[in-house]
Amino acid sequence: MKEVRTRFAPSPTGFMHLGGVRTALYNYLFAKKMGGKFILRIEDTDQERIVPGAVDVIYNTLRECGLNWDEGPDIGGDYGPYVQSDRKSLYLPYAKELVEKGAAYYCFCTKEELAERKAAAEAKGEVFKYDKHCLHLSKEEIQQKLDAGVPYVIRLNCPTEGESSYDDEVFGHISFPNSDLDDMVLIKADGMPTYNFANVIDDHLMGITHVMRGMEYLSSTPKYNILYRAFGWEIPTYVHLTTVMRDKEHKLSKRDGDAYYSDFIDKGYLKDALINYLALVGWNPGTDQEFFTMDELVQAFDVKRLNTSPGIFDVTKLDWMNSQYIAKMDFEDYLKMATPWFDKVLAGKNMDYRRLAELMQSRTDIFSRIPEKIAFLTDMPDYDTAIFFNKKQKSSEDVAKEVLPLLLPVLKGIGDWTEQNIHDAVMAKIPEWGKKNGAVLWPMRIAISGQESTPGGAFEIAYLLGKDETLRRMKASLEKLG
RNA sequence: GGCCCUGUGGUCAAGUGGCCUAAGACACCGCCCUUUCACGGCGGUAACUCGGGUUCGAAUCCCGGCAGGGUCACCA
Repeated sequence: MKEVRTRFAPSPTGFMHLGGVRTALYNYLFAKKMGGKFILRIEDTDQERIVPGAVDVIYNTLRECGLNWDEGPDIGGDYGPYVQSDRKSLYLPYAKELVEKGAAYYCFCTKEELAERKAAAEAKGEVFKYDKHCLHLSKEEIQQKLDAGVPYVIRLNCPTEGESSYDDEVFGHISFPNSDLDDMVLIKADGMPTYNFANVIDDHLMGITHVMRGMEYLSSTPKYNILYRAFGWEIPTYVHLTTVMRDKEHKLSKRDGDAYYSDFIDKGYLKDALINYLALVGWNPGTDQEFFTMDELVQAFDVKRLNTSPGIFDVTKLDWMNSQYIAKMDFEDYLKMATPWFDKVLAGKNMDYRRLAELMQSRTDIFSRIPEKIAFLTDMPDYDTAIFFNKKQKSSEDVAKEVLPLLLPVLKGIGDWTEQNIHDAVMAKIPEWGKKNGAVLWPMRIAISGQESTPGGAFEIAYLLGKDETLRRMKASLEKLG
């Protein structure tokens, strides 16, 4: 059997869209699963949209995610070059070959003329399709214009009757009326090929066996097939992927800051969690397993289990998955990653980051939410004393007023301010006071944190705050209670 | 608008004519654990878009409506 070769062919726009990462992931998984090759090709045929540094974004993202390519611009391969602008001279001869065969033709219509005709068609409520105007030029006329240096494009001569169909691995049999086919441009006036053309030429030249790409290409695929057939080339297997949506009617978008890989990394998502989750948007293993390493993904991946209905990128579920990954992280790694986020509110403070990290690891879903969770350690929130009330803990404002003054001297008397010592000192007194643990610890924690819920209990918080701050807050809360 | 694709709980989804009085996960709710929260454990609410067929039997097949998405560039 022929070696499977897949490709990821992004255009360098400066960012990696999550949908693109997923496309790359599936291409990678499938190639690896089949023992084949995963190729990276840069599609930069649109000279007007070149963004400096954009190619590096692609390299970095893919590598960071572990989607290592077997052939590509930077590492080479037997089918290079892997950047379309470096292949520029390659395409025109193929287009001319098509012209020779009568499958394509020169077109001298200017953009302005086309725009006019298009406007006219739209004014009549019709859909504009190129009218094959230049198809009927005589050989002499064409040569004359060519010699005179009139700018031209080369168009594909599409059939206008009958229908085209093909089989897609995920969508099954798809057919289109040929009357809908537009004579697409193959070579642009600047001599560059269009994406549509370069894509087909390169996929063939690079021996791509499986084309996995977004389903937005579903309806242009018949035109690609016309090209393959005109050349007498073997048509690759098509695997069209559903769109990744933000919700039922919107795609992930740049404007909402939810579209790019880097957005998520900046927000404090773990790349492994992101990849794991992304793999599951539009694909499932057919089992209940939902946590996968890259190797497991390779093992489990199956094109047959790709979904036909669009998947919604559920950030809530991603958050959960991310929190699971964080919980399982090596503690030292967590500490290292959490530190900059701790710094955002605690920089300059004398705080036990290790202890804080221990408390926070199971409470972190995404790193960017750390500051809001620990802000109270820096600034005592202005709270409502009503939160001293807690039925189950047998606490109330009155209880707080009674217990806090009792606690003060006990805490004051602790020499070495360790969590253990605070714990022992307070716990020893509670029975003497005839109170339930909750009736003492709830008021204490509220008094020093000003929050109903905190990452850690009264002892942990007191320890983190330090003796002076703890006592200061206790007194302030007592005053607040009046 | 033409054409193409899609339509199971709030979300992801299993399901390929009888095993479906429809699995699992997230979210939500309740209980347990616990000095709060979180983690963890247990349990619960909640779905086959609608209408016609085909069939002994339909979430599963067919047709139509409705809804959503995609596409109709010298962008990729």
